[in-house]
Amino acid sequence: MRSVHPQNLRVATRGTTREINRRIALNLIRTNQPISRADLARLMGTRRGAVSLLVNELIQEGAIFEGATGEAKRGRKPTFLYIDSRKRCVVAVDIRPTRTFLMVTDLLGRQLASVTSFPTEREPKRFVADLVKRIKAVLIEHKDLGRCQGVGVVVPGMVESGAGRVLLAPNLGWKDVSLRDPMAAALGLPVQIENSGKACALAQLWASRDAKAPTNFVYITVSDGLGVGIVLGSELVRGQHNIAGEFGHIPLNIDGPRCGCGATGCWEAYVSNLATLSRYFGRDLRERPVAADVAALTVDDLIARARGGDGKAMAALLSTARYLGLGLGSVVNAIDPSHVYIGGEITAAWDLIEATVRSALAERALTPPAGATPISIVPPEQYPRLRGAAALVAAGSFAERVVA
Amino acid sequence: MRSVHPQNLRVATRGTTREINRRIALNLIRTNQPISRADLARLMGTRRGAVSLLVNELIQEGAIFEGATGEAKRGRKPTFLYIDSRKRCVVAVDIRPTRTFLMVTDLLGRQLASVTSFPTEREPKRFVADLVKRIKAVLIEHKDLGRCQGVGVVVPGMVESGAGRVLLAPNLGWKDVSLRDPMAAALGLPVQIENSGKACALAQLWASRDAKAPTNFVYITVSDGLGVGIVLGSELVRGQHNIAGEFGHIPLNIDGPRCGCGATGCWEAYVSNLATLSRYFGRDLRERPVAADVAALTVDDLIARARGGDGKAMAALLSTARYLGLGLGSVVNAIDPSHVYIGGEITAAWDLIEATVRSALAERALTPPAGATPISIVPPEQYPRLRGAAALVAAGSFAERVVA
DNA sequence: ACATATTGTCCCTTTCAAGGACAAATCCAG
DNA sequence: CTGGATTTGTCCTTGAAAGGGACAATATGT
Repeated sequence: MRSVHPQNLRVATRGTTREINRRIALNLIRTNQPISRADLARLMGTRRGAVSLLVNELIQEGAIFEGATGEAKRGRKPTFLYIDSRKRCVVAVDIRPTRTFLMVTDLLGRQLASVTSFPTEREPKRFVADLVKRIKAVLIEHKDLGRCQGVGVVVPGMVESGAGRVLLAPNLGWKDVSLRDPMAAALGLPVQIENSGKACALAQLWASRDAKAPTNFVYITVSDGLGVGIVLGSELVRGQHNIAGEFGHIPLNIDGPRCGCGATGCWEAYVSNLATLSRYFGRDLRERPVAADVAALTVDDLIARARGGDGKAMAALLSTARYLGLGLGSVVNAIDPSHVYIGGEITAAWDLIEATVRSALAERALTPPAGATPISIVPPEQYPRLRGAAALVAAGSFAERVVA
Repeated sequence: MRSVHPQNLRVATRGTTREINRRIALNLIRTNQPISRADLARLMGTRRGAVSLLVNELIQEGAIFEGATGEAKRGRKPTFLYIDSRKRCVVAVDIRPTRTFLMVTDLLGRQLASVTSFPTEREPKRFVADLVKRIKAVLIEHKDLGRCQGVGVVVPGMVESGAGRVLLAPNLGWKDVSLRDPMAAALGLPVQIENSGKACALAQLWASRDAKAPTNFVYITVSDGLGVGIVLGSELVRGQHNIAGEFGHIPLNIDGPRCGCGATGCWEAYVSNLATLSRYFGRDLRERPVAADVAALTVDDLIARARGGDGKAMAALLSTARYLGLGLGSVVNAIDPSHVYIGGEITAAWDLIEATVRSALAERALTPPAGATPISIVPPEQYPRLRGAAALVAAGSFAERVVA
């Protein structure tokens, strides 16, 4: 018999055309809703007839629904189409070293109820039990929001995508922790776990309601750690072991300070919240003991002090800004994205640090245009990490697959 | 009027299915030739009838041709199909700081004539005139190899893909040099210019005759500079300004030595051939004057001396190996490829340096599997850079496009 | 009231894969 | 040497889905 090795090759079958166009239609409705069949046809550059067939199929499945009739300057009024996110919700979880945050969203990641939080239990087994209990409570409390479609969890660390295990989360002190399966079993719901940088990038990709949004970008979260999500061609780069994007641990200086990951001089060790605060206090806060008042100071407090005229606070922020820019240079040189998004506490001080970040970036970028790569801030009020967690669940329903 | 912003969205039309399958068929013929229609159908998991239509279309266009009839254990003998590379050739050019290399290949990048070389003229205008003259001479000399389909040129620097200009090639001393258009005009042939790392990655992608070849990998060329080509999902990552992959200029130590790019402590400054030789001589060879016998020593010579028992040569190589591994750690953490290819003079010493490279990589890789990412050497005898240059021309004819 | 514009549906055509029938070519067993 | 088995390549029919246009329904402006 001949060796038939089918590779990853997906030959186009009779249904392929339809499949492609259904995905395109669904995603256009998602990003442009409310939208009429006729507008959708214009957007797709195809016939209204063809679109009607696709749309009716999607309605049949319950993916979308017909809503109000819209207004038109003249002619028959259009019937608007919407993604059907009624009576369905998602629970988003953001695990961080000290506190864990929880939010209920609709299928599109829009916040449906206020964010709650509780202290993070560091012992994995107890943590899972605690989290499950709280998710159940939230779902009972918000029964009106409809059936829960799934739980999305973001973690400050590396996640094995197959088994949903946390491979390594230095800031949590977790190594090889099984999260997804115990949670899914206890909740009876699908659970998705992902690294925070990747999840935020996914949410950003999803948030793009307009078609001119970047399809090649990098999302950087600066918090207790530093996470990076890379999106190329509207697709999240995962890599062989789902750890692509770990720019947080490429060095600024291999002879630099030790990092939680075990290596030395990692970018993260220069720009994490703890690094910024350590700089302010003039000592390494990872070394115990730390006085209570020192341990209690957050980056938000530091920014407030800087704004209040505290020169040392300002200096600490600008120092972090410089390192942030230098590291950004590496990201820009390596990936050459069309846009960079930055999230995290420090973005609250963006007006104070932007110039420093940009000049440091320009210092290391290889060409002036690369140095001028646009940077956008995602403010903490938008809960980017929780939106990322929600996107993990939602993504499944809309994921575009690449063909050929 | 409604805002119609067509994005990059490619709606599947009636012809899309065919287009996808034609591409798949052509690429399967390329990677599996010689192959019969029936085998192709089995490989594609489709009917022989459908394949026949595709194949006949491809024959009509002259992309492939029917060759000898093959052998079969029983039944009717198959007629083999081949990529039509007869009577067509490609000129591949590898520009390097001291010499420029030239090779004639067929459409599949297979060497058709011996490699020639000549000193690189550093003044761009004179260089182009010289190169064009030599290409013309080669084409006249090898008239028997058929019509030239195009010229592929690899450059140790950044290339602007739209206009085919060299944005910056520190090692050549070129900045904003227009290469493609003057060459194309003078030769009357299509000319493709690309960065060496990207071209080598492309060639590697192409070389994969078997279906199990990696589709997510990184190609690293270590020579006068350090170039990196990233391939994700069988597609070369170019980035917004076609400078993605410039890992050569991410820092090992921002307080390190100045690099040709203007920044400090770049990986390239630690592992380029010049860096290795500088280490051997204990002085920075970029600083003039350099004695003739010192300037004449190549990395190949250095390797020979190391093998001959020269401890200083060995130490210089191992030092480079260590830095190579440390930088590889950054690449692996950032991209998480399933495979790494390394090309360049230093690969001739791979048996001497592999252990050092691997241990340095493991030191910085975030997880043991990432640290154990398989590494393959592409030996200089295969002329990876020239194969890359040839691939630039060939790629146009076979390029798979991503749909949806 | 009538021309014009817009939306959504319906029907016919065209493209191409799915599926099967079939002739040609070849080997093997008797 | 002949008939059965097997494989290849071609041909024809069927079915899915886009292309294209006609048309009724609906709304606006003169």
